[in-house]
Amino acid sequence: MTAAPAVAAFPRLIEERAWFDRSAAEVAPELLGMSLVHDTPAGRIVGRIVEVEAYLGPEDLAAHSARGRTPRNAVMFGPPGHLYVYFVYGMHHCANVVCGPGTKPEAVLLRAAQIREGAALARLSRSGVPATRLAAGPGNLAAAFGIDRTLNGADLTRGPLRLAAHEPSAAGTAAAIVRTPRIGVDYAGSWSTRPLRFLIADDAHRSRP
DNA sequence: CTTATGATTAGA
DNA sequence: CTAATCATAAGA
Repeated sequence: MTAAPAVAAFPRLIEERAWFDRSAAEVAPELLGMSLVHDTPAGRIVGRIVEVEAYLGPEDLAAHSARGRTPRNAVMFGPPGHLYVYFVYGMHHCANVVCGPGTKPEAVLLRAAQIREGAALARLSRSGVPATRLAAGPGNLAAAFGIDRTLNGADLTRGPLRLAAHEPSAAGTAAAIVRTPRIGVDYAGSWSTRPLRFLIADDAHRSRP
């Protein structure tokens, strides 16, 4: 048989740590459109990422890493490709993809996704919420995916949480990416206005315009 | 030990 | 606009 050699199949799980070993500002826009996959004992939850924020190294006054390493943010200071999960406001978890380069403490906050598989599981913690709001906002996204602090430090190249890239869209149909200042970081001086929030324009599943 | 507050959210 | 609600970090 002379079948053509198999080309990379899509969706393709990101298994190379090198992919994460870059500035969060570079990784963030590339995460848009990718799938976040969580294999839980109860089943698989998959969502299309539509909104993220980049938190740069210790110089970024909006980043947790700006106040130095503590037990809470230690994962940010570790190797890229891991999940940084923290608990805020006494009730919400937020999930971040740790980036680099190297051990530079940068990360991308996952802010919104469109649930595409496992909606029933995602709804367990969010009963009565419309599908477009299920994972809209960082706290809601973490709840929908069943992410809590037990997953802090999880290796994204190994599961149970993974990222998957999709076939590039045909030219001209690629979704437009919008940049805005980050949400909820008014305390960060000039860093509060930098356009480090990335989202898919007009996507129904984003947390806000 | 005490105290202040947050990379949020839902609801008035 | 505010309440909810508590782990965390910093200070006494």
